[in-house]
Parts: sequence; C-alpha cells; structure tokens
Amino acid sequence: MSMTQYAPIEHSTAQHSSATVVPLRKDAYGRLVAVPRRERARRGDGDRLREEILEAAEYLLARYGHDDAVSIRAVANRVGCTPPAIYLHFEDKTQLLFEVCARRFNELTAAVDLAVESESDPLSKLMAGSKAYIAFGLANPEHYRILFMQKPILTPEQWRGLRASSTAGFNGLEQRCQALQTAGLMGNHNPTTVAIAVWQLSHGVVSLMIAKPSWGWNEVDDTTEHLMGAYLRGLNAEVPSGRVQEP
Amino acid sequence: MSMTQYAPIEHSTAQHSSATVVPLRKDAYGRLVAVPRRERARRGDGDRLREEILEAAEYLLARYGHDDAVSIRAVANRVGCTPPAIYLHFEDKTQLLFEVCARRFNELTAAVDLAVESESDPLSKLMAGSKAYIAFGLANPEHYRILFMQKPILTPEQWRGLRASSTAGFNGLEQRCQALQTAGLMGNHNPTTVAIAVWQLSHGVVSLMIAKPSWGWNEVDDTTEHLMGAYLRGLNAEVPSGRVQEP
DNA sequence: TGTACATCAGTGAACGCGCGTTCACTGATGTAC
DNA sequence: TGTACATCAGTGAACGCGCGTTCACTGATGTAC
Repeated sequence: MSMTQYAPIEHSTAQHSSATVVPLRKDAYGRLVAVPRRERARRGDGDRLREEILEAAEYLLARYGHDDAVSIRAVANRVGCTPPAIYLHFEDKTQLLFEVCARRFNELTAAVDLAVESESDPLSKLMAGSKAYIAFGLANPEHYRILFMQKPILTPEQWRGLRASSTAGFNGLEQRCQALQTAGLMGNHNPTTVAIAVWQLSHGVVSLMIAKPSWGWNEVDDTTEHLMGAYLRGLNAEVPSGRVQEP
Repeated sequence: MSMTQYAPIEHSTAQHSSATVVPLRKDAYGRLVAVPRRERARRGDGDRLREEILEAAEYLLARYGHDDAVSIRAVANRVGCTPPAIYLHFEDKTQLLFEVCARRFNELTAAVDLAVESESDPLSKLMAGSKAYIAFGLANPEHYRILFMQKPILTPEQWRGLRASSTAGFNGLEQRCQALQTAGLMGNHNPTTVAIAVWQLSHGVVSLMIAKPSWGWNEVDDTTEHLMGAYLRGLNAEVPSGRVQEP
C-alpha cells in the first residue's frame, strides 16, 4: 500500500535510457506492461488507424461474442494505440459499433443475392436465398446476434440508416416471392405475407442454432430444406378445413 | 472537494435525534437520500426477503429488458435493503438470475400445456401449443430473450438444470407430433424432425417480433396460422420434384 | 539550402461512475435457567 | 418473573476493478519564405 509501488515506476528511467526503447504502457493500476505499439501513420495517412480500429472491433466482437467485449480500451490495446486515439476517428463507441455492424449487414445482403443469382427458377431462388441467409448467420453468429437478436440500440439516426438497409434486403425477398406468385406456385397468398413468413422461418432456424449451440441439431441445410420445403408446398395445398388460412 | 461534504453528513445527528427516524441512505458519493427501507423480517421469517428479492429482480428484468439492469445494487434499492443482504439469500448474482429465469420457464411450459389441453384433435393441439408459446414470449419478452436469445450464461450446474427442464418442454412437443403421425397427418416424416421444425418456426415468429418491435408485423395469431398452417399442410403434400425433401 | 512554423496524429493522466463482493459490526428477538 | 445469552436478519463501509470520455500536451512531418 506504500506509494513506492506506483509513482516511481511511473517515471521509470527505463523509458529515457538509450538502451531500452521498448514501448511500455501502464495498466489500470500502474504496473508497466510491454505493449506492441503500432507505428504512427504518416502525414496524410490518418485513415489507416480508422481501418485498423474497425478490424480490431470486428475481431473482438467475433471472438468474444458480445459487444461488451468491444470496449474502447480493448480495441485500443489490440490495435496498439491509446484509447483517446479512437476518438480521433469515431465520435463515440456507438458509432464505432454501428459501423462494424453496417459492414457485415451489407455482406449478408450480398451473400444472399449471390446465392439467389446462381439459381434460375423462382422456387430454387427462394430456397437458395434462405440457405445463404442461414449460412451467413451461422458463419458470423455474433454479428447476426447484434443485428437480429439483440435489443435494438436505442440511439439515433445512424441505426435508422441500418434499418433502411435492412428493408432493402427484405425488398429483395419480397420480389422473389412476387416471382413465385407469378409462376403460380403460391396459391392465392399475399407475397408480402409469404416473404415475412420466409424471413421468420429462416430466422427461427439460424437464431435458435446460435442461441443453443449445444443442442443436437441436424444438418442445417437438411433442416432448411425440410422446413422451407414443407412450408412452400403447403402454400399450394388446399386448406382442409377453411380455418387454417390467413385473412 | 472539502471533506465537509462527506464525513460529517455520514454521522449526521439526524439519525440519533428523536424527531427524525426517516430511513436515510448514502448514495455512491456520500449524498444522503431518503430510501423507503423495508421492515426487518421477524425471527423465523427470513425467507420473506428472499421472495422480495426475486420479485424485484423479476420486475427490473421485465422493466428494463436487459440483465444488465438487474444489478445487485438496483435490486437492493428496489427491495429496500442493502446489497450485502442479498448475499444472505443467494450465493451470487448468477444464482439470482438463474432462479428468476427458472420460474418463468416453468410458467412457459405450464401455459403451453394448458393451451394444448383445451383442444382435442392433434392438429389443433399443435397449433394451440405454438400460439401459446408465442403469446407467452410476447407477453414476457425480456424473459424470453434471456432464455432463448441470449448467449448462454456459461456458469455451472444450475443452467444444466434449466436445460433439462427445457428438454421436458420439448418432449411434450415431440409427443404431440407423435400423435399427429399416429393420426396420419404427417406424411412419412420423422416426428422429432417435425417437432424441431415447429419449435424453430414458433421461435422465429416470436423472437423476430421481440427483436424488431417497430417492424410492421401482422396480427401474431394470423401470422402463426399462416406459417404453421402452410407448414403442416406441406407435410402431407407429395414432394413435387423429389429434391425438396429431408433425407 | 536553411529555418520558422502550422498541422497532423497521436499520447498520458485523470475524471466520475457503477459494478460484484467481502468484512466487521449491530440490534432486535426468542430461549434457557 | 426476570435476566443472560445465542442467534437471526440484517447494515455500513470499503475493496479492487473496468468502463467511456476529456483535457492538456508532444513530437514528427511537411510547407512557406
């Protein structure tokens, strides 16, 4: 408890001697730790750190699976800079997290679109899209968690932007359902209703697998084929009692 | 910054004068705040506080929608006791949270069972169970979130118990699917496969509504009837191409 | 070609806060003699 | 019927920690004269 444990180390001569130029950092309680400090960016090259911060945040999110793990200090430590440096590139923590999520969201939409384009008939397109959606979620569980399973971060404007982008993704799904109807493969159901159902169904598969990873799930593509397959066939089957039908 | 703001108030004579016996509490920075302090339990009546703690935790969870809101200090404040008092009744925070969730879980199973029993034919039972499951989730979104949407709390034994209880709930669903097969309403599908699908489907509906409350969802029962209805009809429809079928 | 200077890209130290948990204690209440 | 005493049901104060953010500064780098 004597002060000698703190202040003197803080002004250790090691940093001023010509022999040791090892980058040191004090941790929360004054102990010196060696931290690989990155090289300072060149003059017009300031955005390099911005990119490195995003990558580090991305890594921490994926690695530890909770945005709690993405603390300003943790990101700074991984990048090899100091916490205040992050504020040179992002307004606050929320904006940093937002940008990480927005990136992944665009990747999700792109992955789905790519899978859809590789199929030709409307039914296969719908199935392929659902599989790609689910596969993306399983490959990026923590990002999926933040985007679709977490309580929405209540802060401003930006997240509206993300939601608009989400709507864009949904619109694609809606169009694929339209095509299904045009092809006469949907009974007389409302394409939007079907699109929502397909989303809910796909989300159900992927989010439950993410939330309960140790449950004894079947092969994910088999699961999707069973569930989507039966649902889509059911859209064309006549309603037995006339009661089990949407309004 | 003078000490006069802290220590003197701490030993304020107000507490010893005969006129003021108002229960006071210092907040984190020494300011005195009036806190309605509960009456101390009578001699053999110690478990009363335990019950009150559970209720307070339950309330905070439901009110603020995140287990972050259920801090030991917040619970104590709501109950009207001090933080250490909680440790007289619960080993640690994890155990407190566990017990809150376990209660709700049993309620969920009970609600589903009740709904199922009020129907007679296997198909209606399955539909009613799904609706009840979803309704319960929407009525208790934060508990549902913790049970089925959150990263599993990695701590010990206890949560295994909850999972066993979860399995019990799933077994009921599995039996209802068995009955559906016995009634010849399931094609030649595996009842367990169907049970999993029904769970995924129901979870998809409820969890997406919880995660995206401001989306323009349809009436939840209509949604469930559409989705479950089409899926269940699809189980009896022949497979068009022979490709869209589980192995 | 040399030097003053603005600017860029950061650093170091601290602020105030809330958290889970521990430890020594206290005061009312029931019980034994 | 009265009194010592164990116990129950807590309290008060503190520990060590990590967090987001701010503020004053610094040192290398490019630019103007």
